[in-house]
Amino acid sequence: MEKWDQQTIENFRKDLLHWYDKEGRNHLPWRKNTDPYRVLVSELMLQQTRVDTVITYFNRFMTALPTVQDLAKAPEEQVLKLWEGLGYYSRARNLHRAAKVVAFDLKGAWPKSYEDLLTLPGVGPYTAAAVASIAFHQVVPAIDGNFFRVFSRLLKIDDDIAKPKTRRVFYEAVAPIVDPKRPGDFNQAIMDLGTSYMKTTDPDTLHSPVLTYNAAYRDGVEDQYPVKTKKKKPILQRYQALVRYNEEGDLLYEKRPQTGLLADFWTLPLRPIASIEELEGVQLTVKPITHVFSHRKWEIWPVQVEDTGKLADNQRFFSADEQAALALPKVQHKILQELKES
DNA sequence: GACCCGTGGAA
DNA sequence: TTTCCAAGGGT
Repeated sequence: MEKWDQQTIENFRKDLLHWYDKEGRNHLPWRKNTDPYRVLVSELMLQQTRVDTVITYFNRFMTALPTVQDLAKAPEEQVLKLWEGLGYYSRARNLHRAAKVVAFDLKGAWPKSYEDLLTLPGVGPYTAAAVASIAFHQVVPAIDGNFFRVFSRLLKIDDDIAKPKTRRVFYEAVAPIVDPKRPGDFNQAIMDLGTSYMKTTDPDTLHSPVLTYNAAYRDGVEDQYPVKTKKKKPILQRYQALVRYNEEGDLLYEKRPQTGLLADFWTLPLRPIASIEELEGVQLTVKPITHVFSHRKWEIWPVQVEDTGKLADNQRFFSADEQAALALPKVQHKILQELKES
């Protein structure tokens, strides 16, 4: 691992921020100002999610709920509808809870330090550092995937970034490098660097504004960084989806459990099956609907079943209009699309 | 520390 | 088609 002297650190800050001021992504909507609410919403949306995907969601969300008080007062259905399709829905519920803490419990007085921000639901080490540095000028490194990638190459850090304890290694190495005058810009500059000249695949290191600081490139081993172990592939789960209409043509839904995958969302009743030999109704499609989550792959066979009249506690019929108003997970939209086409 | 939690784009 | 992964956090 490389160790920079004070002069190198100061030169790096200057070169990095000079480039950032010239070529940084200052057009991103959440960079219009450093209102902590805007920063928090954007950071929650950006967790494990691409910038291009988030932009539309962010603008829509801020238009509908411009202040932390608006979000705190909003019904959860509205928050989830605004989040619909973005995934990782616990982020939306945590953001909602965090807004209630700030607006109600703290009466609008934002936590400003890294430690206090950490206490908000949905705010972990990265997000606390991002909000603290960008909105409140706290001098802390916001260590995300970009940060790992950039500094693993610059400093030739060999630790596996997939392991939680590696965060400490990076923190120790980089905390002294964060620019104390512009910590928020420093962190965002690293992110911009990590998605451009120093991106994951096909980086353009030769034209990087910090080429001279890149130890991995200097040694011809840049393609070996960052060190990261692979994830496991999703396991297959097979279901039949019960398609059941009442006399009005409303469609039967079932509310999912309060915990676990797609917690509290409405979908068609899903029943696990070992094979399509077990299908209990009229098979509606030749091929199954498939949907991949981060750790599971669903294979879904829609089957038409008779309306028995009796409903379980967690079941309800919804009209077309009611379905349109619900926040539904992507997999349910896929099922609806398939029913429309068959 | 290991596992859980969504989605869409790229190669 | 398959695989990887993108501004992580909760349990």
